[in-house]
Amino acid sequence: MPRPIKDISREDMIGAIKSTAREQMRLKGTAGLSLRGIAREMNITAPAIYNYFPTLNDLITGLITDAFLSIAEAMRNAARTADNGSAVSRIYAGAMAYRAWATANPIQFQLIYGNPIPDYTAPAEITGPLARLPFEGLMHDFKRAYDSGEMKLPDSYLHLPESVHSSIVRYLGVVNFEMPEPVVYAIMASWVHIHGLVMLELFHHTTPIISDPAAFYKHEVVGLLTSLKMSPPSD
Amino acid sequence: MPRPIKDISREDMIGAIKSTAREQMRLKGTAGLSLRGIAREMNITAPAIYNYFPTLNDLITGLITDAFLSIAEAMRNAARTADNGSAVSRIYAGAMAYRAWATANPIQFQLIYGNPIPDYTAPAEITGPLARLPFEGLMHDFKRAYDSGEMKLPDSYLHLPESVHSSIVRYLGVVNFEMPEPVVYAIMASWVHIHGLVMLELFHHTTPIISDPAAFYKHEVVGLLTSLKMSPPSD
DNA sequence: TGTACATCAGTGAACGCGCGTTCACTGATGTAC
DNA sequence: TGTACATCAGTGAACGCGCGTTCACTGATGTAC
Repeated sequence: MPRPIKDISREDMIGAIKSTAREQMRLKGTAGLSLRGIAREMNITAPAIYNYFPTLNDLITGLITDAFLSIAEAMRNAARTADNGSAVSRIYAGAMAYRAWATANPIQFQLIYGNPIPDYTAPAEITGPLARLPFEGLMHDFKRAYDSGEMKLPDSYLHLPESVHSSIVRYLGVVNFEMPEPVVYAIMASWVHIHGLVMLELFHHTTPIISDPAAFYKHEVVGLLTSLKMSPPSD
Repeated sequence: MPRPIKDISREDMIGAIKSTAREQMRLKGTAGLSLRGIAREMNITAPAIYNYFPTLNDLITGLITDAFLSIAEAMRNAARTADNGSAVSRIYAGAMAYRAWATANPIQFQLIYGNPIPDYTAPAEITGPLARLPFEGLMHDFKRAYDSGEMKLPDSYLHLPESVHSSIVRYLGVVNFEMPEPVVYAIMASWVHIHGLVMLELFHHTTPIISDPAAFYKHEVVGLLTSLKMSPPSD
């Protein structure tokens, strides 16, 4: 069979391979990804993919990179277009965007926050910084909310265990950012909370008890802001 | 080669297969499990395993069953041997046992709460009730803590979204248990919180910022109890 | 105590399959003249 | 405008591998007599 007429650009081809890869993962799970499966779906032969990715591992790394960039961008966009420009409304919008992105892209969420794929090891120097993007996107807003007095920290955040406190100090040094350690702790505590919500929802552990995960999530996010004395937008 | 002398019982053999399976998953990820890999490790041939499990899927279902029973038992035992018999100390012990089990058995935690394994589908009638064991193990203690006045619910739990409230009512009907809906909500909210802590720790998303996840977890659990006006044991 | 025999866990070969990756090749495209 | 040619994305065959599962078999064990 002759080579089909080439009518799409190199970038589009890379995009098509990635998007077919995501579809394959959606159908068969993150660990079910295969070059031959992608090729089959695209009506090309498997070796053709080697013109765009050196190995399967590089493709996976590309998918992980895209996913981290995508969720970080979704949160940033949500914050930017939040009702009013206040730090609180930006934080609320970002938290809502976290779940929205996860439910819209469950397979990408599993890819970056779920079980590792057998025989794949992520290059830490690439995925490490990417993995901190969603977290670090919140740092400015939390700092603003705290500095402006919109946010107040509960007592327990002000008395952190020594080991926790000192590692936050170290982290702030590494990223060269100045803010009170308890505020960093507040971001982390908020993150683990909404992350648990999303994780249990994604794998259907909430629905047997609470059938409306969107309402549950929103109620929890509002409760979370309230516990930090922030008044969430009324919408 | 002749068949080796049989020196272990049928139950021990099943146990050995399962434990080798867990070891394989530990080395290669939950999705890296294979009958041939288990057989290789055990120095038997792959078909021999068919004397104990009809298919690979049944073995996986067995592993999932074991994991749910194990975490539920760990939480129950922790509650039973809690410092004093109070509902609060039982809840605290159960929450601490959740992370302790997860960090001691990370692969089993991934198996029941992480990405599904490609080409495996769990029989819902088996895993469904098992999956609710850890949750339902907490119901009596939360009810006791609430009834005794040891626990007080924050305002936001008392004003639940209609869809959330009604699904909790429905759930309580199904399991035939009587307790105020907000208390069920409190269990769920607490669960998602500690689940997020464990999940992010397990996949190394907390350590770049907070290097002592055990202290972080404990501080959060204490904070969680405090937010429900329960005084955690001082230990 | 000694012998015949049923049991059944485990073997080894085989099946059909899918995988990542390599390699020499082909042939449409676009360029140079 | 027409022709020769370099480029290079994609092909098809092949590699070595591992997989779940089936099948006829073997031979140690324990039992019946």
